[in-house]
Amino acid sequence: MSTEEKILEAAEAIFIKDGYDGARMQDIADRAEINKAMLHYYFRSKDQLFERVFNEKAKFFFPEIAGVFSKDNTFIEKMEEFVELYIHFINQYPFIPFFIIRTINTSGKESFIEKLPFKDSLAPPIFNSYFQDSQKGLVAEINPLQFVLSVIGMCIFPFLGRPILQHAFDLKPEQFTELMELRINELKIYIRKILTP
Amino acid sequence: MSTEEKILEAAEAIFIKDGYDGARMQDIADRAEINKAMLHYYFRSKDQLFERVFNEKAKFFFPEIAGVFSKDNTFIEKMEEFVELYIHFINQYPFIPFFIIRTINTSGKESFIEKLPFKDSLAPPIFNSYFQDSQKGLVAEINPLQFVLSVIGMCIFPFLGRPILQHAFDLKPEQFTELMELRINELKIYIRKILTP
DNA sequence: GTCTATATAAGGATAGAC
DNA sequence: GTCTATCCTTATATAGAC
Repeated sequence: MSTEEKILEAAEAIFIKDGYDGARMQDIADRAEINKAMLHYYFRSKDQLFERVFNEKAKFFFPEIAGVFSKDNTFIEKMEEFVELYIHFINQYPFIPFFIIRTINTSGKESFIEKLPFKDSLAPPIFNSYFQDSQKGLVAEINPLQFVLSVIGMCIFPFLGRPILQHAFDLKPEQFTELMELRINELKIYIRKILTP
Repeated sequence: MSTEEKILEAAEAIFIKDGYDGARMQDIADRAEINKAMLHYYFRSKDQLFERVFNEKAKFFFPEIAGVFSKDNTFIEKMEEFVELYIHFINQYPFIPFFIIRTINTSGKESFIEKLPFKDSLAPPIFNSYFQDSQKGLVAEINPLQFVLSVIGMCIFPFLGRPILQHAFDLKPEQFTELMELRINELKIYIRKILTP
């Protein structure tokens, strides 16, 4: 394995464990079994190192989401598939929502917001899909923006509030993961109830 | 106005604007028109200053939530009231969710988690209320934990993703606030759809 | 490419005069 | 109580030898 790969792998692990802020360049270096200066030699800065790790994930995740909404099925089915895909993804890379939330809410990071594909690639097909089904009477009359915000919120929130949840219900990490796995079907039920005309 | 009050007011404003991490003691001092050393004289540390600001809000907010769930109405009505109260609250103090999320996900802050009233004061009446109505057939069979997580997520998420939202839909701050105001009724509809037997 | 050693910067905290 | 000046710590980043 090349040094660069070793760094990327170590960085991913540390970012998952500690989040962007909590992650220390020293820890990444230790885990990669190289030395701190090498991180900067290869990636120049923490920001750029993270961006590489982030982009590796984003590169295949966003197209996958886009894929869900370009399929030839109903809006309800698409949303159900979205929930499944999204929760699995966050379960694997729980640091991503934290990073996105942190970054978009930091001043001076407007360019990051603009690079996210939501506005240009994701939102249009999602809303189109809703309006098409709406005209055919296949879906209840709701506000699609409010609805999409709700679904994303339902998926993400338990990961953000995880420590409270684990404390309140004495959950081991595996139990939390299992709860999220069960959550997929629960959310599908909610979605159907909301969207069935 | 006493120096202490001036500091608390300035601190609140800065924490709202910049979040806990983004807030600078210097900025708080500038706004309070006193000097940085005074902050430490009065509150010893940034953590303790924040805790005061946070506790001032928590002190009346959590009891208010508890009040909703101790009322003598249906679970559905309680959840509707919760949504209204919660969104209004976050609209007023948008820094609170950020702070809670940040803090509970920081290692070494276990005591903060334990001090939150969710486990002991909030969760029991909420779930009791569900089970009572469930036995009477007043509410659909869902998983109350998953449901509560969903409702909180639906309320909070737009505030966390606000910059993306404002960018994607070209929203001015007043328009965002209005969208959140409209959101209250939209979420009430979702809740009814999910919970109606 | 890889290391050690050090610079740099930010920001919270404190000492000490008044 | 209030100020100025300064310290201390933490982490990122870089210089320069090998």
